[in-house]
Amino acid sequence: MAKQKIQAPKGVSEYVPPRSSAFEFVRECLINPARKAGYLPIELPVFEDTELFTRGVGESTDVVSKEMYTFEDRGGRSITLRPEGTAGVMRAVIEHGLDRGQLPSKLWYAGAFFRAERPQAGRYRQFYQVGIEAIGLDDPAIDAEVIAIADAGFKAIGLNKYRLDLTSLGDAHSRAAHRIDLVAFIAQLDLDEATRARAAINPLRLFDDKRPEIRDAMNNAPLLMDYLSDSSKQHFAKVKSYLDALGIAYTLNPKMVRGLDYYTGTTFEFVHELLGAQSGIGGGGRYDGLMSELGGQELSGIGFGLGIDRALLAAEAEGVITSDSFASDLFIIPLGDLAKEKALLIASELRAAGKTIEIAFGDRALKGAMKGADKSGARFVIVLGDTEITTQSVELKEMKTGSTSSVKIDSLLGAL
RNA sequence: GUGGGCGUAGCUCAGCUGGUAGAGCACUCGGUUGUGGUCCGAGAUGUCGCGGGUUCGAGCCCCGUCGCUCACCCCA
Repeated sequence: MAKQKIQAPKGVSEYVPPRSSAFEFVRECLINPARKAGYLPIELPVFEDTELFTRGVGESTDVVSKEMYTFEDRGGRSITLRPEGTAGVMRAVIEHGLDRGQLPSKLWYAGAFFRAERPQAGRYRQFYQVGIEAIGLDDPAIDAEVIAIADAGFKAIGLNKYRLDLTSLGDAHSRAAHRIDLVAFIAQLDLDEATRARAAINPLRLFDDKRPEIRDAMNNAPLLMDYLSDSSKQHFAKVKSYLDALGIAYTLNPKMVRGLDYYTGTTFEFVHELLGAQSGIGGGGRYDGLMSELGGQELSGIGFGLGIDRALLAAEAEGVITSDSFASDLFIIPLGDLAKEKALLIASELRAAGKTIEIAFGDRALKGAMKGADKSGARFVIVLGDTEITTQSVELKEMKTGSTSSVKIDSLLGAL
């Protein structure tokens, strides 16, 4: 073959047939519940002014401090490939005055995100997310609805083996008070230097440590949940009761840590059982200070980001995606030039009626064309030759059973 | 950024203590006239990741390099 083959950049996820169909299916499953809840699409650039993320996501987060693809454009501006979606949506909402009309502003997006990390199972440098944001309303009912939308997406895919972790991070005052006590608690632990450095950046991180000795040590650490203000507690209690009413099961996880600084109040994460180390298939929460931090009004919002790549991995691990759901309805095998013309015509009419039709072009032997039809997984096959054209009638063969029936070309649509 | 595993046909891999490469799947054609999935036959495909070294001789040994992969960190 050729000389030097050029490969895809390190750590990117690519989807080629046949798996790309499954990817598309998962993506649509995750978007649809948002559409049905009245969320509207928003298409944003994949690169933004770097400052959007340093300010919005938080300088101290790993995402900003070491995982961003940042470069200078030709005008000397610092540009960053978006590492997450919420900050960009807030920027656009402020810039286009979407916060001036009726609230909440409800938006969904789907697309690629970028993080310069070491790749791993379920972790890519370019990955895909579906996200929604509901801006300008702090009713606990919308918190529950946002969670229900995410859950409906995973259910639509057919996923079962996942759980929902739920907590409340409270307001700024609650967090400040808790942080003082937590830092004091950590100070009296016997920790190695690296761990201490991590704790200095974000003490909550220690709750997430995978080492058993650290987990044990953190068992007696003060929990943020115990520092919540009355209003935060009430809000959270309502979120839980709405979820109960919806029959959405959740696990209270007061030790949950989120990687982005802007989260406040209700915070959640969907975790799949069958995935490897990167088992979070989606997460989100409320963000009270983000809009104003980015120069907008003091509006609260809530949203989520769901990992399409990981949801697909989870679906494959559960074996819930069946490939025949992507197959064509009918496969037409034309014999001869006139038949090709006729096949084109029949196909375009049936396609206009919503059917998926493939035609075997290329003058292959009938046997080969039949094989092609078989491989494609198409439900039905017809052979179109001179006889069929003169009689206006075809043998409609159902591939799964092998049975055939005589059908007029005009009534093919009804027979499919 | 740190550690482990692995790089052989399109794919999954085999290749024993070094003797210049194989299987299965997939693909193409055929097993007489226009109907697939099974079976049988035939065929095509590799600078064994790349570079250097040891050796009469290396896919197998040594060094380097690149890539992939899993895990840590962190997260979707």
